[in-house]
Amino acid sequence: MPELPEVETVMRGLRPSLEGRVLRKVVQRRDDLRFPLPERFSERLTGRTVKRLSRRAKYVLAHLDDDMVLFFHLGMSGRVTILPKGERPPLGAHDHIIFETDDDEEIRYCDPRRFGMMDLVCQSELSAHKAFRDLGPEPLGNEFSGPVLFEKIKNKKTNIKAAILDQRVVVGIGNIYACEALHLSRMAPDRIASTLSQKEAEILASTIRDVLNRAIEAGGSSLRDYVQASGELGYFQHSWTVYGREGEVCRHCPSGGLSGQTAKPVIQRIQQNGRSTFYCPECQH
DNA sequence: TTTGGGCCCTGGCGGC
DNA sequence: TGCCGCCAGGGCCCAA
Repeated sequence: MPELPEVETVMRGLRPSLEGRVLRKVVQRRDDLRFPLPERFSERLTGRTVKRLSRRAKYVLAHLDDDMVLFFHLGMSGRVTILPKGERPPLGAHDHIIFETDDDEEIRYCDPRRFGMMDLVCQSELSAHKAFRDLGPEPLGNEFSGPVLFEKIKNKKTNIKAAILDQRVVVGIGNIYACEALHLSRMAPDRIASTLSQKEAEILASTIRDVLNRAIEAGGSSLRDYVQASGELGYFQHSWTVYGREGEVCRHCPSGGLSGQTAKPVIQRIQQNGRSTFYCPECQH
């Protein structure tokens, strides 16, 4: 499920095919994804030039030559496939939007579960759009740091996992990277956010940046229903230390566990705020 | 204001 | 083999 690294990977994958290109044809195969698509969606996009692509949180933004911004979210199961000249396999049932460029490439937005969304908004109104107005800092940008994280969570009475999933605290983190960052930081996911010390907030912020950067370098993670823009799979999932590893031995704990018990500590799975959390009860406190 | 829970959606999977 | 029900989860909305 696309989180920041996957979205960044998709955006980078789309750049060569979209930046500077004219959208010669836009086919809209349904009226809505998660939310209704804007009126006259394909008509308003046809003939527009994509000046540049960018990413904000888990959204990919295409800045157009008429000062409009097309942006989309991949939801849980969304993916984007680039089809070069001459390659036009039959459309699938979940290929909802198809963009054809003046370079004869086709870009298909496919989202079986339709948790994704797509919208078109004026550049000047972008920051006020409900998708963007309350977003917190980018974790890989200069505006995010240990002190910033500490300030954001110091009064929060919710658990730390829910806190870092809150896009108002820091953007781009989903269930997978929240679990990974807490495991690598050796912090229990059920710690009340306000109990973290300044030092712990710095460790967590640093770990979040590290985990996300490594995932981007690896080309984004992949579950069954995620593929990079180019159609290639990402491979960071092979580096997950805790997510999806229920019952497996913790890779961080020395043999026998930190407390010297003979049984090797194993990853446990609990439910937090309706989401699965994977953690090691031995090394995360 | 903050927090937590319900809901949306549908493919995959396990159980019967 | 086919059916049923559960699970996955990002973000919006609403109630407490």
